[in-house]
Amino acid sequence: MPVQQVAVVVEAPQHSGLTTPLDYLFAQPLPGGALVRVPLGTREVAGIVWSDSAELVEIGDQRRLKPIAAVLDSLPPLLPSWRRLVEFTAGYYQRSVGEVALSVLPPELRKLDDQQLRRRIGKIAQRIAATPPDADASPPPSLSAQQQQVLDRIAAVVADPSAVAPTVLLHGSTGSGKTEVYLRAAADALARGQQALVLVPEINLTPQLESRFAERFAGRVIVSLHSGLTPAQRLRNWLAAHLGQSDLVLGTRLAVFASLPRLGLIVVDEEHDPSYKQQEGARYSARDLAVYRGRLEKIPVLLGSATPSLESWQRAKEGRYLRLSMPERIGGAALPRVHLVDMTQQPGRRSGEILSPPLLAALRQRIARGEQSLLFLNRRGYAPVLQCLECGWQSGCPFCSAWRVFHKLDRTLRCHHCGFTERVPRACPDCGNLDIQPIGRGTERLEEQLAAALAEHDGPPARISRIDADSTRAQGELQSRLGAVHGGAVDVLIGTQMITKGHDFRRVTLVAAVNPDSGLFSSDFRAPERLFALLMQAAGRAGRDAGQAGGSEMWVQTWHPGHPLYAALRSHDFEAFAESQLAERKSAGLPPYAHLALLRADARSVAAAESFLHAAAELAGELPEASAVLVYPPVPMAVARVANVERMQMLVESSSRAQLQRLLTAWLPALHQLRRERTRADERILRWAVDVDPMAI
DNA sequence: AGCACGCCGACT
DNA sequence: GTCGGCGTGCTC
Repeated sequence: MPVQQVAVVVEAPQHSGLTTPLDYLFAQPLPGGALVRVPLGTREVAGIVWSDSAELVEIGDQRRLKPIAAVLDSLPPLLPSWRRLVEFTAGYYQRSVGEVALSVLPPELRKLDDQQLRRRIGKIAQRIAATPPDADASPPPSLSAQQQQVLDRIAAVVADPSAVAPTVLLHGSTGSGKTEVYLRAAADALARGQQALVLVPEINLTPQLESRFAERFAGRVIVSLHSGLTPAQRLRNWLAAHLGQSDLVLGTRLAVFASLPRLGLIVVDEEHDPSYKQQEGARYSARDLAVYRGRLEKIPVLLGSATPSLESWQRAKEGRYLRLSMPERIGGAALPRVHLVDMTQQPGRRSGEILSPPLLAALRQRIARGEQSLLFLNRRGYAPVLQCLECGWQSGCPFCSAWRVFHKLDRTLRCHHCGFTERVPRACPDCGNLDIQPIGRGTERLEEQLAAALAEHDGPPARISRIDADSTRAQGELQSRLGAVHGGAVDVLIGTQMITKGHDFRRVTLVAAVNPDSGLFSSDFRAPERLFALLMQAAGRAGRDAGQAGGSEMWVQTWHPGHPLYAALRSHDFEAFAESQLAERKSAGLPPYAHLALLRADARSVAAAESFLHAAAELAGELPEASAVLVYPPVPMAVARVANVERMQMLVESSSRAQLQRLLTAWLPALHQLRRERTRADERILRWAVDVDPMAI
């Protein structure tokens, strides 16, 4: 009897060397994209049929192929466009197709058998049938002139049959109403009978976006996709999208892989945000993949930001993206006035005072007026390091090349890299001296000092709240603290990055960056871009209510008040900042003018990691594909040792993306081989990985 | 990555 | 004599 030979991609790590689809036998033809279970060695694993057409195999010609164990045919096959997206991702980020394909599906899908899956699918249909067809959708607000203009332009390009589907870079000030543009663009897609996918950088931002969409699209099915969902929720939401039953999918970077049979629009909110880059496994950029997916499916992609990434900005300048701007805030509200506080001129800085007198005075004034303020300090804990005044001992981590941070509230020293935590020693562990002192400042210390400073004056006590990873660890704590701010129960909110993103604080009229200078002189070439985006975003938290916007202010405490970055911030001039950064990037040969990849190596010893990278560089040199590619010498990572593992990295650069890709493709098999040899020679290479388009070098 | 196969030490 | 240590190598 003739049997079908079917190519199947399986879940197997890069490491395994199983990079191509495996062949199995099955009695009938199977459609490409079908979910199957197949034997692999002694185990049975999930796989996806990758061949579009199966070939007939003669009995004598069946080699020793094994049969497919089970077909989960209650699941409609994954579409060719989805498979092409996965294939591109695997190729571009240098991982196996099977690893990418299976890792972006809900984990639950790999476990269930066909009957269980059939039951889940049935339940979803029921749920959706049970949702009321049309509750009262809130009427959309009227559009500002610039919103209308932007939407008209998008509609015109989408409607033009001769034009390719556009990638739109929506450059809109904070408070200019980008979300409303997303809502309208999504409404258009829905009206065409299509699905819309909306990506946000952080899980924290999905609830408020979801409620905004739910309010507008009452009666429509909206689901979210992110790693914070329970396995069952994630499967349910994924299935609703895959089956075409949900109209809107909101999610974090992993949602870019959602299976959407009627996809008509992708929105990437805050497209510059580094969180879109996956930092392990296949290190993909969800923003870049969204753009690729848009081209693939011939649908528009909307990239929105007040501070676009320089990559996107450059592409827009080249005309590859359509750039649309919304410089005005809704209701004509003013952007906050930016005050720079010259810290070199402030008293008390040697005694560890975090807040300068003028900033304190401004805070008191806001409190007296019943307005809210927001203090941003990107360092949690009390102080980043403890020091002995006698012998100079500092609170280093025994396992990492990093300080352990002093957390005063629970009297601990904590390593933020490996998690190693100890009680704060009573005396210096080296010399026994009792005088050990916190150096530097974190959010806990800021909270303490602010409370003390505000208590000195009469009047009602100020209500201070702190939002950072420590204060919001407990389930629901973040939402309840945010709720307190929105409800007016807080006068001053102190926080890390967490508070600068997205949240729509209507009553905040003052935002202050307490100590942002570290971003000015970092060795990371993207640090200024990140700092500028962060400060613009933070400034955007102030004066969102047009009625109060006139008096809203952004304060920056700096030891470098003359720095051009702050000058650009002061005039809210992203374009000027972007141009100066692009000029620097161009002369330094950095992205977007060059394309980068990092080869990282982790080992027990520096020598092992370094010699692995040296050997790798030598191998690259022997390849003809390396001609237009520059391989730099290995260097330790910024934090060289984490949990007793030494981390080295080597930069690979080319002016041509294609050349870089060709080298990586030719190089990686040799690296697998090299690792095997090294392991035998007991140099104990633990891991290596390639990061294409790295965020930091 | 799993998982088995394989070839050397301390136990019923 | 075997139970099991984890080094080495394969998975259609």
